Amino acid sequence: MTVRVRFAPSPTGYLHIGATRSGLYNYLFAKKMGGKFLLRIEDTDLARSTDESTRSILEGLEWLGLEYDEEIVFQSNNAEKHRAATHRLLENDKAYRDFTPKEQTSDKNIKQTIAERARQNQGEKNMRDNPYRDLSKAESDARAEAGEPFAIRLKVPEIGRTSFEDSVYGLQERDYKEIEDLVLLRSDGHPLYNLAVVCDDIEMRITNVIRGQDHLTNTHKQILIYEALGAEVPKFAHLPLILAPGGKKLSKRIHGEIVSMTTYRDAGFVAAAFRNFLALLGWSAGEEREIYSLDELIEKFSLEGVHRNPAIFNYQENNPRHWTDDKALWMNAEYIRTMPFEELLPLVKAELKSAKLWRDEYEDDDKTWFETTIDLIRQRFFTLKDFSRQGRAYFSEDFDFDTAAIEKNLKKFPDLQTWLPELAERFEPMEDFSHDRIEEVVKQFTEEKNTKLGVIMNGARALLTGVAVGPSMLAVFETLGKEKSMLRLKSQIAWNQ
RNA sequence: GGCGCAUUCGUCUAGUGGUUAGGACGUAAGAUUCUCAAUCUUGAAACACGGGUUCAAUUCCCGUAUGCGCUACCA
Repeated sequence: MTVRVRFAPSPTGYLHIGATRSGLYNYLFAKKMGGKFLLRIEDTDLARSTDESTRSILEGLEWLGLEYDEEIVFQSNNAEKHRAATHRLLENDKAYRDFTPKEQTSDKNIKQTIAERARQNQGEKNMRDNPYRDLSKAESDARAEAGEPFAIRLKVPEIGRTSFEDSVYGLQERDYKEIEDLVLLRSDGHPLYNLAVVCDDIEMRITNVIRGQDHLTNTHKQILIYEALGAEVPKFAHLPLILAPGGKKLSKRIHGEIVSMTTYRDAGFVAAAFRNFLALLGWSAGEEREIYSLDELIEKFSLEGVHRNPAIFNYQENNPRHWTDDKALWMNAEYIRTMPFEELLPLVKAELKSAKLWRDEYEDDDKTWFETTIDLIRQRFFTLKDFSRQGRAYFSEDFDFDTAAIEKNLKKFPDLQTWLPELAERFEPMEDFSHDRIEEVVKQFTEEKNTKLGVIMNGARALLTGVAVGPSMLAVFETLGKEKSMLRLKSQIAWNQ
């Protein structure tokens, strides 16, 4: 049988990194097994679902290269089928109408309310004590006919247990007496989550359900629905959650943009790097290795390699250098400096374009210069943004000077204010402005001034690139060329800041 | 409260009934006589706790603690 899996996010807000990782694992598993990766948008919570969120989910998947097979399924389109399934269960006495008036609950403190109610029950509650559970069919029909509102609940059997073998967590069992007669259809006819999920998974012929661990206990209820419906139960695999530092839940309200996929795309992450990082957060191939291409991930992936303990997404608030997980940052830098050049170029081009630094000559007359320069500066960049920020001086005359760099490398040596323009004059007559020739000139100049090479080089770096770190200055002079080098060495702009 | 799941360096993780408990990120120190967040070298850093079982437990069992999840006419 062909493996069919699905990624089923709710479009309530942006695409969360935890959800994204579930999507990734579903994708890897599908490809590994030669199966299909389907997408279902669970938009049954009309109040919270937005089209914008659906778009961000699609964009996120596209960015990561997780292409889905077949048409997207929108769960809200299937409500009629969910209702039909419920009424079938009602006919077969697998469900019953509950005429208990609906309780008004505010979303606000719902968790506490539930916990409080449970505490009062002391866990002794009989889950089968609903007075309408054994109402005669005649009376139930009559009351419904009379227009009395009702919810429809699953009639969980009195004795027995559900049991399934989770591909990650192993054997799971639960006694029926611990499972309430869950509501399938609200009194307003709205199908509820557990019902909708099961119906859709049956209809989509899902063979493996791979999702977050927060659904591990829901699975028992869903199995009951599968059985009541007489459908085959798929194989389940639950994934450990991704938590915030301190082991708390990673949520938008508390942790903000850090949990959103768009943050990483917009911050200049290379999709392949982030995908690689995400794959390793909760799974390992059991080898001492960090970098995997998408094909390699597919080849190595297995549900057995998924961990059971939650992973912490480690970052430091208010620390720009560690604004997100260090390993993600490192991996991005690693990709930028080692990925195939022809794969990097389009990404750099897009970044320069959005920063209005792109010129078409970079693909034409200045192609060689452009590629040499990118290769030179990518060695110490962390994100694609660095090409337009730290690297701005390579593409524009309009760049800023870093204050610390100016203080430390320029103003600390006042002589440089006359020396550097003087050095520019030494460049003037040079016919061959290449690495070795420049070195000769600069070295001789340094000796004449009886100073250290570092003073000249660091000062020149601050003036030519605006920052204190970067490639070897000889390479910078060469790549910027004689004219620009001279111009910037003579410029007094930085001195006047 | 009940039920469930988990627990190896700060973080991601490898691993085993007898190991100097391995790697990566981060971090510290040194090198690179032009910088550095690059590169190279070196270092510090972990089996949650308490009982068992065993010649031997980080590894198996039980308990405790801690964290997380579920316990909705939310998803």
